[in-house]
Amino acid sequence: MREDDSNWFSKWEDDLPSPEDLMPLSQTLISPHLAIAFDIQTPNTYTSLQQPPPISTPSSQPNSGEFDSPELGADADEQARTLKRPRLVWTPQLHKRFVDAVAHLGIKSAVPKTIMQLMSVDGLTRENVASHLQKYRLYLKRMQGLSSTGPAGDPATDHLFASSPVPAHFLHQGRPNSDHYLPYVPVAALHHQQQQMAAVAGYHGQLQPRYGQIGHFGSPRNGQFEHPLLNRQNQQVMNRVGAPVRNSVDDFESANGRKVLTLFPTGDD
DNA sequence: TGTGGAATAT
DNA sequence: TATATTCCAC
Repeated sequence: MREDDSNWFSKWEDDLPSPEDLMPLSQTLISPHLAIAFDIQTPNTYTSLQQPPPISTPSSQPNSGEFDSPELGADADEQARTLKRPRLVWTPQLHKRFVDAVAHLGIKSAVPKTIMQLMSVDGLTRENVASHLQKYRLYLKRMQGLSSTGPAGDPATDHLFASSPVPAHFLHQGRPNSDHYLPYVPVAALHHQQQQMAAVAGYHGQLQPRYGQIGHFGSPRNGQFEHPLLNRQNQQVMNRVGAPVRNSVDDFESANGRKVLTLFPTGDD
């Protein structure tokens, strides 16, 4: 339908640096606990810790007081448990992965935990998925209700959900699990996708406009770029349908101090 | 006890 | 409004 979408996509992917060029991979290998314990700042300490990356606004640390203690070490575990993770932003790419996973599982048997496992995105939690699934089901319900008239209702939500086509059988009651449905893009395409992720990962706050908007960092609609700190971590490409590709979601912090997780540029808007 | 899902909060 | 969190049934 929208040709510029594909144009954007291919363009966007053309100039991607190779993963080798942009991966501070060693950093991603440092566990959040270690990072905190040794006062190492890594982009992915978000995993369970709030310690923001160096580029973040110092005054925007809601829990900075907890880190004032000179004695980390034993407290690191406690902090890791209690600190909040950044808010996840469901980019179209991430949502697509979600849809793929749901499609693979079958709409009936797709539950947060299995979806999460199938998506295999680092940092993604069951709660993230459950919350998104809840809304997606409402969307599907709406779609079922007015499938002849097309999407209606919440435009913002639909925009995201419409970014990945709803597998036809989602809208059909009683359709059995879709083992025949090919949820994941082919391996070759996965390579592209991974390079894209890596490319995004490499930017570390130096976004270039031609990459389009990278997710929405904290302030979804203000069009401002913040600090993308995506890091590829532990990627595994598998060649079976439905086998997971491990991606990563890393942290961002918007100017207002709100941390946000996201994945991939949205490329639309 | 862990999970799913709806309701509610932020 | 989008996402997180809470609550409760299973």
